[in-house]
Amino acid sequence: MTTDQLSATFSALADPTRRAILARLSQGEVTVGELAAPFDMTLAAVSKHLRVLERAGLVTRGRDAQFRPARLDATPLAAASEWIGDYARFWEDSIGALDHYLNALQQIRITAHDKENTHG
Amino acid sequence: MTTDQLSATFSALADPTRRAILARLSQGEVTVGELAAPFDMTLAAVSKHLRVLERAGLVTRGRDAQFRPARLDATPLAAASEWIGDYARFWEDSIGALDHYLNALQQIRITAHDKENTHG
DNA sequence: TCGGTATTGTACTTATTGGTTGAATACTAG
DNA sequence: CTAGTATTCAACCAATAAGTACAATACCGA
Repeated sequence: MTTDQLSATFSALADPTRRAILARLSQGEVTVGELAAPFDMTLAAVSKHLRVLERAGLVTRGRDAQFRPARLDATPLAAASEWIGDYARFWEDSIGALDHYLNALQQIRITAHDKENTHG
Repeated sequence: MTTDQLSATFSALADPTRRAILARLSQGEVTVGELAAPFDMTLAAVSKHLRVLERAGLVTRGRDAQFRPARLDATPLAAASEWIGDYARFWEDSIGALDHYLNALQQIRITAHDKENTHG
């Protein structure tokens, strides 16, 4: 594990199966079997995904008889959220730019409409 | 590219070099050469990282003479931020729990201190 | 102790990633 | 047209990732 925490977090999130697993875990502890049911893959594969999430610190495991329930630990997401948050002004900017564009377009339409009317 | 947008975005962010590139781009358009300078790797490697960012929609390229300046497009980050945001209550919860723990600890220290004093 | 259930380990395959080098392309300046 | 500069392409390599199958382990209940 030479990889930094942030890379591990983003890397763990970069797989739809793992994101679905986290979504499921957000509703509470789940066993591997329950977790694997909705997926078209073997238990071992899901177990591997869990290990990835575990190494990223997003999941902790317990023991309940022969079950090893997984539970969510969202703390690494705080750093990820903070990192992305630093860029919020850029996508807000572009939404702002889009706004401007749409307003300008609207203005053109209004102007065109006025012209038509004054021409009639 | 059968991969979904969110996976592509998180995958692109899962590399410290690429995150550094985005950080640099947040200060404005930069050429590949300028971009590569701080890194201990070849221009071709940086060029590849740019292509990854481009396919993720985080970077667009222009043309200025023989330069191909890269600029940031943060819009895919909005979806990523939103996804993570759905889990905010979980890490806030754990921070809340930590708060409780620290408060409890403080309470114990105060109690212990009181005891010492009343014992004197 | 034995059989059943839950999960992981091991070994393997295939695809992708991150990096290299050296040749090719695109453009400018003279 | 040629030389120089910026960037990418192509081929390659080593490491990792995502999946499989099947054996091994861990635990429970009778």
